[in-house]
Amino acid sequence: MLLAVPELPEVESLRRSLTPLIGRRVVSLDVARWDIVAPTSRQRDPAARAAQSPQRNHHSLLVGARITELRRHGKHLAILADDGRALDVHLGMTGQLLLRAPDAPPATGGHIHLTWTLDDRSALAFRDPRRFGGIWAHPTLDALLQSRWATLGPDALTLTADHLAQSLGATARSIKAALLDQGVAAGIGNIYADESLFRAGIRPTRVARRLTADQIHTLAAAVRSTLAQAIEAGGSTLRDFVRADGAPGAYQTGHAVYGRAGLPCTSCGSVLKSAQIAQRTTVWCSRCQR
DNA sequence: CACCACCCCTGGACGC
DNA sequence: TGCGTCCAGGGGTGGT
Repeated sequence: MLLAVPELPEVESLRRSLTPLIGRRVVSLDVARWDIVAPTSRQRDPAARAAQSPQRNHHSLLVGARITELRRHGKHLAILADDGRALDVHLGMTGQLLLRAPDAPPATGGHIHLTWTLDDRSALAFRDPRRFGGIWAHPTLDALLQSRWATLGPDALTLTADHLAQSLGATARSIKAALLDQGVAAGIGNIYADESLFRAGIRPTRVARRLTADQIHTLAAAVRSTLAQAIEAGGSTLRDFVRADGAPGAYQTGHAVYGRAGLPCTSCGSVLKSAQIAQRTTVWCSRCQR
């Protein structure tokens, strides 16, 4: 709870903070752990994991190319290059992309798995202590769009009530489980699922297909506004983070329910409830959310 | 097919 | 103070 899990707002803030990369050419790459590159099925046995680890090809990972664009969809970040290649970055739970000023000392703290050196002697490092994140190389943007991003729903920041209604359709799942499904909308994680449901006044246990059209409309708007506000609030924190020392952000301020189980509801004062829903800790107000 | 339990991983919190 | 235990969660996979 101290360090915000990267969901859509954090990845968007990160994307914006990485604009100095645009126009830079990748000179070289240092890979400390190849199992971070295109991790497929996570094997329990480290030897088996290493064996199925991808082609150890630095050049597939943007070496020699010039970075032209940073694109985000949901929690995914794509780094696009002038020769068409596309790198898909997913931060998992603890992943970070750290931009280092030219000739600045290397990032500290360990767990740095890849480091790209750029033509102005700045560097980009991928750090991920828990290693739930990863990097996927694609020869073209189309290849990326047709593989890893193909199963993603629309970006949650622009989620419409029509699309939400359509994807909830006949599903018997809880609305909480549906919101966490990246195929329904891309970018919502545990924090913003709970925050959006609170804002919409909808109980997370509700069967998704039983929501009324009005509730779906309210929920889609709540998802959009919650994420948009988080981007606004999160931007500066992430910029600090990228700037230098990896100081953690203070994202917890502003959360109405996430991490507040047992505390009074900010709206009505009732004690907030907590339970496991869809294998995730879920917090809600049983009075405000119906 | 839809859904769900489990697993990967490490660091921080907490109890004794 | 130190050590053991638990918990956090995105998403892939395999089972029901």
